Amino acid sequence: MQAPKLSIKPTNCHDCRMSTLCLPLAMEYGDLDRLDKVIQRTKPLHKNQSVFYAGDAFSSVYAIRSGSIKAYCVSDDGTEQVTGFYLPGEIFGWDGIADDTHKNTAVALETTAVCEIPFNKFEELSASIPTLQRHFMQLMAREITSDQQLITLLGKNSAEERIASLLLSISGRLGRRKLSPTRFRLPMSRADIGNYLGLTVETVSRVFSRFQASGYIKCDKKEVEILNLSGLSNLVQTCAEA
Amino acid sequence: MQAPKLSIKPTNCHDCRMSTLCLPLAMEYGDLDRLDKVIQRTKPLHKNQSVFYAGDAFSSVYAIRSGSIKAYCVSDDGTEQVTGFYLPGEIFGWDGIADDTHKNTAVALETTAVCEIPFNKFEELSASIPTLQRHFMQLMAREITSDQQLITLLGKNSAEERIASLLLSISGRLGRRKLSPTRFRLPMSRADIGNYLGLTVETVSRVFSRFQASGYIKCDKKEVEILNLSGLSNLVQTCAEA
DNA sequence: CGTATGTTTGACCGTCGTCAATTGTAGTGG
DNA sequence: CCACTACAATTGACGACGGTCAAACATACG
Repeated sequence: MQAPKLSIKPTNCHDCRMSTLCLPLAMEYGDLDRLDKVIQRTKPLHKNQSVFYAGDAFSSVYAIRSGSIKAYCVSDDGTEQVTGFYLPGEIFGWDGIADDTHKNTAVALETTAVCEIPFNKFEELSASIPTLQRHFMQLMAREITSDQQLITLLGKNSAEERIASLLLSISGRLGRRKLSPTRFRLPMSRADIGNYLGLTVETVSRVFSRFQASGYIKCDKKEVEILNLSGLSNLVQTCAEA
Repeated sequence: MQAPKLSIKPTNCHDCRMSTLCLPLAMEYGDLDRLDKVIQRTKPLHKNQSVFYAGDAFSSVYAIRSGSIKAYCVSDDGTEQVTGFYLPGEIFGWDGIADDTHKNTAVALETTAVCEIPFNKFEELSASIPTLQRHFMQLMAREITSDQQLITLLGKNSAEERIASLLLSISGRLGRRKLSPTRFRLPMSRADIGNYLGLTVETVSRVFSRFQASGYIKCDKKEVEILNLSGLSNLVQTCAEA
């Protein structure tokens, strides 16, 4: 576990290495300063701590600086549904905008640092920074298209295709952050994966074993190494690549 | 509460009976006039005509005045995935915002009238009408939460639960438009339903037959009458009620 | 009227869920 | 250091739900 460096000069949007991802690229520096005043950096969450709960009033969206987040909602009968995993540089919390109430609970899968983006201040700001509004809508739209890809996956694809797809998704998202796309640690449990993909733990485990036997991956618990990326890709049919 | 009648004969946002749904409720009349200048009403589409195709440049979102729309995307290997059905008063086309390119094709399931809302003009306008921006984000967020409900449905629920859920969804959406929630005509084919819900045509057909045998519904082809609404509801577990 | 398409129903079978047992891992305290 | 517990992960056996294949029928459209 890496110790949080609280005493050093607090990070801001200027030197956040993710700013190009979670902020409009075209924004001028003057605007960035204004935005920086709005963003709140909270102290790191540790594993199993929640950012917000389903039913909470919506006030902010959140960007991940490090770590990972699981979003899930709970139905009347108490069963959970994992709706997404979020990795560094990604933004979550949109689900609360519809009626100012979060539909999901967001929980840290490991020690995780997030930036809080208060939504009312953002709204004021975006009136004077036109690109900001468009950018946020694009981020929301990205959530929509990724949800729709998941819908396709759940509706049409086999267990192997779903898991291959998840591995490739994580691989691609890490790669975009300049992290290794072939060696990484899955932050979520097999149960979370199964829940997310509409499969049972047993099936997830079996597919991992089969993938390993086929030489697609090598894995020890949560540590994964992708040995045959193109092989995995061939297993998957996506609706449209992200 | 009546707006002054303008001499223009074509329908406009003032006397559109759906304006409370697709436009901000809090908007003052002066603003509504400005918005009305932006909205474009196109001539009705007939069945199988497309509003836009996957790959088209994104320029507008669309509100349905009458009729119904099916949105779907096509994967590399040519298989379709239906991503949504849209009924009167609902808005579609958000999928293009992410990168200015539509991911879906939108096609009329029957004779359908839509309003086109050019997005760049909307963006200008929303800078001066603050509620408009919030409202649009809420509509997008609603798309997100409804997609996530579908994800739950596909991941966890049986064929019967999925179809019951779809029937209830349509029923509820029609009810909100002051249309009969118990007697309606399904605008889409069994194949579309199956595609949307991740089932085969045969399964869809069998479930309809079973529902009819159990007295939940009465249906003749696409005409459906819900006889036991609470019975259907008991079959379904939703993540969070809409 | 003929062809294409949509719908229904039946028979069979494969994938994945269920149930169960075993092993491995993490955390706690003696 | 080793029990001891709790939980995560793996593997096997079996069965059900829903997909596949096939055929019959209804409906729409040129």
